[in-house]
Amino acid sequence: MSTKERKQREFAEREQRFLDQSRELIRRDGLLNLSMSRIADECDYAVGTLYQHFASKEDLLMALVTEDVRIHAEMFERVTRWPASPRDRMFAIGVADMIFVRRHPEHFRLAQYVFTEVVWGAASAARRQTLLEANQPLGDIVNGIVLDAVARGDLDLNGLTAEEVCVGCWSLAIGMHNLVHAEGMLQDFKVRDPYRLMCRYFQTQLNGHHWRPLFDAGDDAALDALIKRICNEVFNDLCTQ
Amino acid sequence: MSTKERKQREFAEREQRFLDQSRELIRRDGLLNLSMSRIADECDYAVGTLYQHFASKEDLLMALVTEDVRIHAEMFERVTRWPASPRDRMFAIGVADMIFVRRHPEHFRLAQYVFTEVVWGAASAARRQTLLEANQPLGDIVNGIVLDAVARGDLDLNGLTAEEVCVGCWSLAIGMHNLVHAEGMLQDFKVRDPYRLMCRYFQTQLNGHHWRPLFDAGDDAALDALIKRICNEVFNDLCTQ
DNA sequence: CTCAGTTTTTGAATCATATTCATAATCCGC
DNA sequence: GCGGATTATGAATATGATTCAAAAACTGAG
Repeated sequence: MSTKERKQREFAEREQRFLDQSRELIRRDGLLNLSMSRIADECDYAVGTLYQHFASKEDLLMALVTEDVRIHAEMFERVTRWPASPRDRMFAIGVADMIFVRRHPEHFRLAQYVFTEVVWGAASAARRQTLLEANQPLGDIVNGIVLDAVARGDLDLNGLTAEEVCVGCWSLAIGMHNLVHAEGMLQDFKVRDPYRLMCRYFQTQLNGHHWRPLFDAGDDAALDALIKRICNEVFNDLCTQ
Repeated sequence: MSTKERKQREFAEREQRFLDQSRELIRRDGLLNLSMSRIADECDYAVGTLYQHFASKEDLLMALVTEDVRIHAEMFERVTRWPASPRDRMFAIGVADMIFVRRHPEHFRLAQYVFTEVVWGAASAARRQTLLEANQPLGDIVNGIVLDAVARGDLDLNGLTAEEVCVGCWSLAIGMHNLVHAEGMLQDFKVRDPYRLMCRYFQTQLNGHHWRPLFDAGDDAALDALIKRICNEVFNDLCTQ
């Protein structure tokens, strides 16, 4: 049945069109002014058609976040394929985050909104499920790196669970994304490059866990060199700067 | 003119009533179902009256966050009055955060929403201004502790600005609040007490800055003792557990 | 190619709320 | 008790999400 397949493909293509156009509209007019009828209009479809793809506006936003999360996970997967010490791979996770956000500046704003009770509750259960599934690898990959380090004897959990180690890094990253994207928050703080700072704190935190080999977080040249190396060896095509 | 003063007081009281009732409604039905007409109804006023106090729903939400931030700042001020080493005071900031969130579980959810472009853009400029002003002391106090440590010779900034040190702690705290309040995020992670973990990472990060005296973050007994001490000496009336 | 049945698309109608504003009520000083 | 100012009211308006009955497009058998 090629007909059925063609239809499915066309349906998927139309969905993509809606998603892309939604991103464009958010970029242009802000999340605040995104409206379902405008999305439909711009794609030359009726609103009803849009609703065949997304149960609600929140559903659509969640689909956008899910797309981003998949890209994010793909970046993390590259890290797992990178032949380096667990410590460097863990650091590379931080670098991945930094690069990801530079390429998807709207993502954390959107994600922050989507994981809010307000939006979470208004999206369809299926969509929530899909998002959580897309998210899963992110945690698994980071967890795997920690376990790897433990197995190699580079890291002693010292009473923590591997997950707790992950959560420490994760907090740092999410916190920084939030500060950067919270309106008016960082404006009169003397913070030069928040994401480079985040990378530095990543190293500080790993040192705090006595994760070997230790790294001198104050050594700017070494930090920049490592970031650069990771950009080249792991994210070559994604590093514009 | 006592009449004028009375009127002002009554106006302020009514505003407080609206705010309190809004909190109650959010607690009961969730942010999602908060509606201006319901708030007015429950307070036995017409919607129009509600709008004399708040330019918009977003404005009202921002007012709620501002109230919380003031309480938060009051807690930080207690820390500045606590006679202890800068390092312990810095740690006490983390503890303050933990206690604050336990007492105001909705705050970070709400704040997260309010600092979103969506809401930020829809609130009145005056309200935004007030919120930023209420926020100011939070940054100033933490910054002051860092500068104090530097002055005493307990901390070498090592190329960072004082603000950057603050931002490190801040990221950690905000990140953890976000994870804890992001629906479905931490659910299947083996994380026991996220806020205690945050406190531990606070110590780890301060160690990472070589902020003297160092503290063994893996020493659970010492960590719990210090937290307990801070609860007793600084936040005695606020620590239920 | 045609037609009945099925699926898909459409957009006007519905619904829910935020917000406004003309009118009514209240207050104030005299 | 009065006239003018201030404040409260809630019906009317506006916006935008969502629904759904009707129209259009498609399907496959004859």
